[in-house]
Amino acid sequence: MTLPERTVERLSEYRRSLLQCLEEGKTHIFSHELAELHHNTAVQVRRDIMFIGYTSMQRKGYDVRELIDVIGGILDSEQGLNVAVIGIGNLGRAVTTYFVGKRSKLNIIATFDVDTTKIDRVISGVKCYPLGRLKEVVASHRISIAIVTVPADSAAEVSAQLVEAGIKGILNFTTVPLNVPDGVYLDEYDMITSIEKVAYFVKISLA
Amino acid sequence: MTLPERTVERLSEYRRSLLQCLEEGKTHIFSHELAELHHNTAVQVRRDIMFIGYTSMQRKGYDVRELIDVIGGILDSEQGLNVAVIGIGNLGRAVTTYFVGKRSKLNIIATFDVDTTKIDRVISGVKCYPLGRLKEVVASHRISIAIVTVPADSAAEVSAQLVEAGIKGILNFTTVPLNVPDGVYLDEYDMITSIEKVAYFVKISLA
DNA sequence: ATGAAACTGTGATGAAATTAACAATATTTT
DNA sequence: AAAATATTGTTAATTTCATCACAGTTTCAT
Repeated sequence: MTLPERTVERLSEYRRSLLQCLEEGKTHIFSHELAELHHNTAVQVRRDIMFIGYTSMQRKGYDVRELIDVIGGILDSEQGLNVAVIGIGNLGRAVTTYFVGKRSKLNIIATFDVDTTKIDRVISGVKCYPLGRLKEVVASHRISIAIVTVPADSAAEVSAQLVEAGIKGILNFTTVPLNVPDGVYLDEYDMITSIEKVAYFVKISLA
Repeated sequence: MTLPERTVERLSEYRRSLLQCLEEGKTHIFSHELAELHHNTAVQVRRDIMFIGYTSMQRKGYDVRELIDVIGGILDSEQGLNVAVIGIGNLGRAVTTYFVGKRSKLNIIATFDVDTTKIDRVISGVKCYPLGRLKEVVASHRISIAIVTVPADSAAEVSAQLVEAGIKGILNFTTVPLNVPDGVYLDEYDMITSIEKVAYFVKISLA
């Protein structure tokens, strides 16, 4: 039972809102409330939740804590997964810092860089290793996911090394598309594209 | 004639590959080459290009330079659009730096922050203003797009100020969804969601 | 020249995702 | 306790997006 990508994304987003609700002491939430928070429709929310087989107290809305747990059961791995950030420039630091405190089944275990002045420094509580030790550290720490925030011109090479090291999932933040073999999941995000998209829609709205 | 979002995204991506081709002296490119670079199919590429009404030299592939120009005609505004980055933490600096050198119709004109130690500093050639001067600077520099990279807890307030200042498009990188009135285009990107998605697909691939 | 090969452009088809519509159920009001 | 109201769960319809299939060109080989 493998969920559609978009549903996975929305579930992740719902969960963060739900955690927020929990902090605020809100114990139940209606589909239309969740929808409004996420710029989508109540039907969409209900369908997503139906997908994961959770059903609410009729007419009281969804139990926040229960729903968080059910989403966790879908998204999270039992034992958690270990993550590495490759490339500790501004973006790499931003990603690493974002994660700190977000209690989660995903643990950023290590960062890597080529810049020798960064080696052994600790960024947001995570130690920085030299890229040369990638394979060894990935193996010894059972790291299965890599976030790539290196400069564009070293992206391809780093990607090959990651695959070689046995990484199973890559999130690529560089501006060049990568190539990975089957069996390695790849997601790419490109800020420039996002900004150009915003610009396009602004352009046509002004026209 | 307003293009589908996905097509807009792909066009932006194609363009960057095409610019790369140009640098390498490649003057023509086949649909299947472009497809392979972007993990999609030749048909998809041809349809996207059909959408924008460009047609190639039969059997020689697309003329790289021409295609770049046609995509530019679709995506870019004649006069260019001005962009501000709000929040100069690691992520804000990363975004700003990414843009430098990318010759483009989008100009990052200003950055803003509350931290007084950052005010008047120049980051990647762009000056940092105090948030208090937002409205004034947006007006005087005709800034129409904002990239929001502030901490989650100030996101909502900043968003309101941006709308108030007359911003027409917002790219939100914070972990909280924003709310903007009709007429303001909003795109949100959430790293945590991306990573959780990668983790989900890694999880099920290992199961 | 004639036939084979390599691409593009696009109508038709299919799949995926979203939205509409509504029955079922619980709560509140009168 | 009946009627009105609010909400979910789900089937069906619709819309959006991606793929198939193939005709039409141009180039290349013979």
